[in-house]
Amino acid sequence: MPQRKNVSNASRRLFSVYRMLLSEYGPQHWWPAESSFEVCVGAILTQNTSWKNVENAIAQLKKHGKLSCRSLASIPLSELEPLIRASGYYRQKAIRLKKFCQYVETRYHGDVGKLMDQSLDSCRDELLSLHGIGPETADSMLLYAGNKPSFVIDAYTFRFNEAFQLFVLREPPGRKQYVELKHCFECRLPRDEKLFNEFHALIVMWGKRNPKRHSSQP
DNA sequence: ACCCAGGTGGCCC
DNA sequence: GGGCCACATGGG
Repeated sequence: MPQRKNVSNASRRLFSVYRMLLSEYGPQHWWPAESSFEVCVGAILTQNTSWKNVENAIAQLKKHGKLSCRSLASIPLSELEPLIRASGYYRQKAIRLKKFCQYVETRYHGDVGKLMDQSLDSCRDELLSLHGIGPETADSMLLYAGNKPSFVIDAYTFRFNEAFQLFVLREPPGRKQYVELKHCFECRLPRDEKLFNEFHALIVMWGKRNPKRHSSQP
């Protein structure tokens, strides 16, 4: 019963926290990319990696004229790896990125928009079936490349949830906790991709402005 | 010299 | 089905 009250308070507080972030930071206009395809590339490269490093990697791809689905679908791994080296885990990510592009190239003629041209659930299942695309990467692609209302849960979202004491999670850290927190957000907000987009972008902005301290400060 | 970053899949029990 | 672990660079 106290649990239920917490959840209720949290849902009521959700909007007010959102409005607070919005007035504090202003609209974010996410994702920082020039195309939906570039969003997908960034989503894969930023796995457990700071965005700054990903920017370098994407800049390298652009500089060498390789930032297209067709190029990346056929580029040799030995050529791709050094280009994305700055993003870390570059051997794994080279494989993941290339496989993703090969898939989109052969199945959708390199058009991410076509992949996204079906129901949210279908897209999500399809993305999750690809090697190296887990829940967060899939949700980022759905929301920011496909304009679909799929709330993105990432390290910032978990930290944000704790800092503002929004939802008490029962599941232990892991895949199930991801699903749990995602459900918390999605079922208490209108299913609006613009809102999901802006809210998560603001959470990331908040996360960057409030970095985790490792021994001092609350 | 640490610790951390917009995760994921492969093992092992 | 859960608990570890490798993966790797760049910045504080």
